[in-house]
Amino acid sequence: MPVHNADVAFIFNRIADLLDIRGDNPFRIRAYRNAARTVGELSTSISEMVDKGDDLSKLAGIGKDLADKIEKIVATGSLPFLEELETEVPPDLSELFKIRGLGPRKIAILHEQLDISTLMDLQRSLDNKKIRQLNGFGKKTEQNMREEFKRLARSRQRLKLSIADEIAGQLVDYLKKTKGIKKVKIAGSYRRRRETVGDLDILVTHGKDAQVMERFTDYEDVKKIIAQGETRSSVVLKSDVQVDLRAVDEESYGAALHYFTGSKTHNIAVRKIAVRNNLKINEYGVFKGEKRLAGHTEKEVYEQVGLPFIPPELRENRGEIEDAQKGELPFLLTIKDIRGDLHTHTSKTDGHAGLEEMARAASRHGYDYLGITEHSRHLKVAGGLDAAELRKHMDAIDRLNEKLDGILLLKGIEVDILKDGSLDLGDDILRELDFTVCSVHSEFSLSRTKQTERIIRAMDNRYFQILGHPSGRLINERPPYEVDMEKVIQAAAEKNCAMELNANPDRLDLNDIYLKFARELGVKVAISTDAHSVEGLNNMRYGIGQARRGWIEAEDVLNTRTWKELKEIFNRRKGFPV
DNA sequence: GCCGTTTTCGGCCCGACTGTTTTCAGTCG
Repeated sequence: MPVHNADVAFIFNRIADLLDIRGDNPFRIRAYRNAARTVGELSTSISEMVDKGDDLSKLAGIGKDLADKIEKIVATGSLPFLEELETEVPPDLSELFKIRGLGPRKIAILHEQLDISTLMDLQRSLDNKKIRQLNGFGKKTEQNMREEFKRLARSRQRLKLSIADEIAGQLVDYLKKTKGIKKVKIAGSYRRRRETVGDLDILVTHGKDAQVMERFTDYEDVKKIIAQGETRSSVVLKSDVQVDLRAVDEESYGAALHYFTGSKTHNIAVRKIAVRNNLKINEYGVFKGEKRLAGHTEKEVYEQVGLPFIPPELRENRGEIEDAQKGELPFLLTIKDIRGDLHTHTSKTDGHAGLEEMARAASRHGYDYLGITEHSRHLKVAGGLDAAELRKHMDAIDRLNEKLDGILLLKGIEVDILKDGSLDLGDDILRELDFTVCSVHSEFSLSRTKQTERIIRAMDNRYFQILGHPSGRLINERPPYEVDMEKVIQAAAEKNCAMELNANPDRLDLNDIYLKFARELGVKVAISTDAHSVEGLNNMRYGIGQARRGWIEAEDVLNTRTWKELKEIFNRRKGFPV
């Protein structure tokens, strides 16, 4: 069983947890967490790096010691140091971190004084009212822990961005109606357009006497107030979403927005630069001694540490600071760059709107073209088309194109990649289409090797243009199938195929890490909504957010091109004269 | 445990809020 990056990350995080409870040096603990993150977010396989003899200590936050430990893990699948720690600190004890309000110190006390080693032990001690007798604990702490158990039982997941949008939108509208309020801005991972959001962070500025905090905690959807202060409050909504609200003065707006947008690791890196320049950055501004140098806008804050403005989607400490220093930040794609959608369905198969309805909707989006890509025959549940049905549909598209003005319908197909890597329809019909999206819709449980081979073999077909929703995952519902995505992207680079970024907020497939990897290899990306309705076309913005997180520029994207340019790219791939 | 534009040793981002104590440790973001 090969060791995956996630396995290494898991072991390092686990070590960090146990060291934390043991009361170890906090910086040593942070080193393990940083290393876990570095390895976890790597687009290349750490096992392969070890096999190739790469110098792991070149990776951020990995020195000689951790490089050795990684090699041990790759070789044996485990690490003696962790096993040693687990004899010293009961491994289940780290479960207690799930209870908000319990940190390493309190967990250690619970273990030492009440012999609590598991969540179950904790529950029992709560029932016996033993905890309130401990030093540093009281009735209120007990009560909070009980509520945390209830929250855990509901097992809240991170919110999909689209759901966060809805919840946040309503709350922002409510807050904007507060008397004396000036700015209301959602920060945090929402602003960074992460595919899922843990908590919502909202930043406000206001004039004197605006009762913002009261107004916030009075919101009708508030279930529980966790904290309420003058500048910062936290609540849990009925939807079990935690919302943190922070209020600052106008002169601190930029600094606060930067701080509350994160990510944490990005902020730490920026603050380190400040420290080197004898400056201090906090949520109120950039300071030299007592003197405030900046704070009103984020741009000012960055300028003080010699950086250009860094777009929120890049702020993950994945090299954006180094590139900003060199003046080499990507010029990120925006929604205005998009000229069309290359993956949509109509009522001919499992969509809900007719051809013309979809065409007119696309026109309203300002698109030049719309790719119609029905399912192919193998996908029976969706009413997939065989060659004859597809030919009829193509005729219908041709007829409609004669009638339509300002929008061109492209004749495409979302053709199934079969188990053996062949495509579900024959070359004779595929060659007549403008382009194809090729997708895996079956045999999700093939081995990693077989799945990878299957997809790469499909790319050998000259009519293969775009790999649809490449990992097959559904966020919070279905994990990606086992596949060596790095190899798939490398194959796409060699064979001149494109990768889809499926913009449906339930998919957002490819993810940011692989998008960045694809871009580095020069693989083109198609950002497509996979719309099954008129409304579905609106999801393009989620794709844009994800693309920006993947450092994607307009040049990297297929559907920023005119149809003329696109046709050339497709024809070249097919081996047609251009 | 990592790392280097004051460094191979001595630093490591910074502040708000809670609960339990009476001035602050712990937790969180």
